Amino acid sequence: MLKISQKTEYAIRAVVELALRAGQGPVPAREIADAQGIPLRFLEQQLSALGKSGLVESFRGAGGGALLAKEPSEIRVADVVDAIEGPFFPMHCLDPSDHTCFQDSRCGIQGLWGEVQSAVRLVFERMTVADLALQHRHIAPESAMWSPEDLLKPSRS
Amino acid sequence: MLKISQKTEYAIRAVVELALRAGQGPVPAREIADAQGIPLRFLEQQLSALGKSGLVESFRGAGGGALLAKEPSEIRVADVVDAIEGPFFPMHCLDPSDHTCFQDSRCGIQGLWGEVQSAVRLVFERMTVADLALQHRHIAPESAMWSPEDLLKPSRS
DNA sequence: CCCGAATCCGACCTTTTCAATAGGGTTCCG
DNA sequence: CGGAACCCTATTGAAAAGGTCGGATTCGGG
Repeated sequence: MLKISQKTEYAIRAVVELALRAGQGPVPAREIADAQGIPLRFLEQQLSALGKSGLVESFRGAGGGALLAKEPSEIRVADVVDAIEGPFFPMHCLDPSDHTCFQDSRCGIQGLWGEVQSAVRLVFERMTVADLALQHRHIAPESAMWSPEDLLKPSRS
Repeated sequence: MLKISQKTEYAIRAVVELALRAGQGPVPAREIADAQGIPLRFLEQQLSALGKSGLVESFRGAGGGALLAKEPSEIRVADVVDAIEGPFFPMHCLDPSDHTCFQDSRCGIQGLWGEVQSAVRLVFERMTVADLALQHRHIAPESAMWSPEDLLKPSRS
């Protein structure tokens, strides 16, 4: 319950990786996948979704890859989440297009779920990719953020 | 992603129903199920979980049923959620007993999920069953909260 | 012009989780 | 004793999550 999907985690990591390499030309999905430990073919799908939402731009063919379409500080986590997951409703009765329970507000519990929704949205809206990238750089300036083997390598170009 | 489970919704509705009938002796699961439109056998399981966490007391045999073990104002939504779902971690890396990613905080994104967790917990901790019951009574003083047929019946004892 | 690097697209598959159902046992009141 | 009620465990069916695959397209460099 209330689990964040792996898809979303991967997408955010990808975008952070792109932020860290901003201004260095297109980054191939392959490199993002390696750096962040994401299955390549799976990552491609999320990258495609990010592209369709206009968050990243991508170039095909040799020398191609992806880069951020906006400044990292202009991309909120909420934008990434929306691109990957679509509109977020913690309970179906909050979804205007759902008619399983009537939402003429006879249900007192609906308000509770509404508060959950707002609370989560607020977190997603006030944090940007730039914030995450900065935090990451601060914590792990030289190595990739999670991969155990990376800790053994002397450095990384 | 980030969906609240039906189990939890049912459990909360059940507890609210019990709050509305507090002081009227044990309420059979059957009646809760009817009033709230919950499959009986399914409800029983949640009621059992609530019992094990000490939120409701139950009595077997004829004339038996369930009643709240504490004042509605003493039961937070968080207590119900914990009883049904166990500890809540929106991402596995927040779980101290999980070692899929190391949580030596090399990962900058972990902080984001932590904020989501806190935000949701806060909502659950500051709202009590009494609040929900009050809200419900205020909105739908005479009928059950959601069942369409109930709107057609003249009243309910 | 061709080869290899890379994205793009949609179908497929496997595992897990969710929601619900089922069977059978136990306890208690009258 | 009989029926009302809870109690416990297992099973099922459907859906979603997580990942894989084949192949098409597009580009740059030799």
